[in-house]
Amino acid sequence: MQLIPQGKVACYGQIADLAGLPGRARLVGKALGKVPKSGWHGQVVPWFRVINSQGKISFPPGSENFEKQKQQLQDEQVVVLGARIKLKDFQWQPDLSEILFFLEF
DNA sequence: ACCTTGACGGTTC
DNA sequence: GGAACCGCCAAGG
Repeated sequence: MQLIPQGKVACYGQIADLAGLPGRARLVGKALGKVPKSGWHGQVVPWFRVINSQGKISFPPGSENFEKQKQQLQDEQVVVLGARIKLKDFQWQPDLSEILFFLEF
């Protein structure tokens, strides 16, 4: 299973698509909210690398969650101005070779 | 069974 | 960019 690489971000819709649930981005957000800090299956879930399609952090600016997410992203070199992140530079785009490498034939 | 609530998204103006 | 609108759907009241 692959996770979003550090230093990169993905949007809710993108994750929904990868999960075979096109158009159900909200469901992804809701699901992330239920993930314990410790993660599931002994895997830590990098929820902070998921933002909305407008390239913004989806928490009210100034809220505790907002600040925590912003900080963790910045800790891994992702540039965050206000709530905005330049998807053009930081959005995760798995390339073909990477997909083929992880695919079980 | 009905209504509300979301860590959303695409379209349009 | 930004705001209004509408579509989406699982959970919980």
